[in-house]
Amino acid sequence: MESRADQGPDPDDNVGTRERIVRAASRLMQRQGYDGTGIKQISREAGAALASVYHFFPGGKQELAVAAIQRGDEEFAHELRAAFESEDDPAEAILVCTRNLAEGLRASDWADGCPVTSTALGAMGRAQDIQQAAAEAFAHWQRLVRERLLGAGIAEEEARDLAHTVISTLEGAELAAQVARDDTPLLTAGRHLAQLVNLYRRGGADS
Amino acid sequence: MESRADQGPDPDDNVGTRERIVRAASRLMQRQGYDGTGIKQISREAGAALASVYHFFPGGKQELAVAAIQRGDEEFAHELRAAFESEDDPAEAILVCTRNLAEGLRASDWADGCPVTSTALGAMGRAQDIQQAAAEAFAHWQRLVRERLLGAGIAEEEARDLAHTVISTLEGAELAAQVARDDTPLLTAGRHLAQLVNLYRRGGADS
DNA sequence: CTACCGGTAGAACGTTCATTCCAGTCTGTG
DNA sequence: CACAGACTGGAATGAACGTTCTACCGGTAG
Repeated sequence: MESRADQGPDPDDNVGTRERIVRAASRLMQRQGYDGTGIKQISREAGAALASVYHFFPGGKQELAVAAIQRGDEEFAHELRAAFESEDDPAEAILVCTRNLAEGLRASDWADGCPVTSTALGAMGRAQDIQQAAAEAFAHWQRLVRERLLGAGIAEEEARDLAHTVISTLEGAELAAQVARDDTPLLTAGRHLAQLVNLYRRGGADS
Repeated sequence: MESRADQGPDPDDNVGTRERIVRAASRLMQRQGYDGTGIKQISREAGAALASVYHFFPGGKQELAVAAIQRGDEEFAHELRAAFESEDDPAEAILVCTRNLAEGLRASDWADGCPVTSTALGAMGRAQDIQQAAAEAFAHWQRLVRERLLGAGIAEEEARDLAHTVISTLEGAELAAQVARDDTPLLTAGRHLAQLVNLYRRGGADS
């Protein structure tokens, strides 16, 4: 039929061809962007035939990029959820998250930034499928943060706004860290975001 | 000898060929990224011959991208300085800055994001000239913010850290706004950054 | 006038790109 | 066994890429 190895081990081999293609596309576009990544390179890296790429993604590069962005969406959402579940205090969880991002960035020699941003940035003006997929990823992450802040007793409107800023700052700090090849921006942003969250948890805001 | 129209009017014509090339490269790469922008497209848009591009930039596309990033650097630095000089309160100046960014983004139908980010992202792994130019741009902006915060009575170490977060958040919020085609992330980030700055201006921080 | 030089026009190079096509090999079903 | 349908190997297509090259212009200097 079409199911296989639904939740098998993950040595990155033995997994379905389509899955390998999406993984390769996501990783390569994360590092080189949409235009910088060729379909032949993806098929080579995935250990798949070029024709297989077009078999699974008849929409060509564009459809493949959307799938890669959705993959990156779920990847970061998973990391976000893990950080939130590892700490009771949401401010502390944000600190954990920035530390994890910094570690991943350094481990890849500053090559693996946000998996959505670099893929989406260059193609936004041309393909609205891609822009929409990226927008949904950002909205998804923002929703996760918002719900966690609500659970910590922050009022609804303030939780929504804070979630926006948390995602924006995480995104920008990861970018800054990647460009500077230095994790200071990420760690600093984590500290400041924690302060900001604590500010809203205890009292209201003054302008 | 080599000077021309140093500070003449700016109808974007009559200005030197080299200058027109840099402008076109900066604007096009801002919208389409490094790989998404062709040299022929740049020369066409600049109203210059293809050979002129290679005459002024013998290093080819890479050297041209570095010049485009430096142009974007100075562009945003100018906007930053203008915002800081328009307000006595640095927190208020940051709010002005986010509003200006939001307006520019909407005016271009969400096409003109950060002029440095999109140019640098795709080429970072390949050309360290480009990564370095982008890093210098970020450091430049961070320095401008830091000096302004120092002038407002914030302690040195805290001013440096805050400046990092201000730049990171501005960058991330502009990205989020561009992707979502909605200026909410930018305006919200401005409010939160202002609160954060005020927090440090009045007292110390608690973890 | 001639000589020269910064700048330009356009063709040409080899390469790579996304995409298409077809002939083939598997895999499971009747 | 035969047959279908999912999947793959590899070649081919036409366009676009970055870069190079040669010929040519317009002025200024000798």
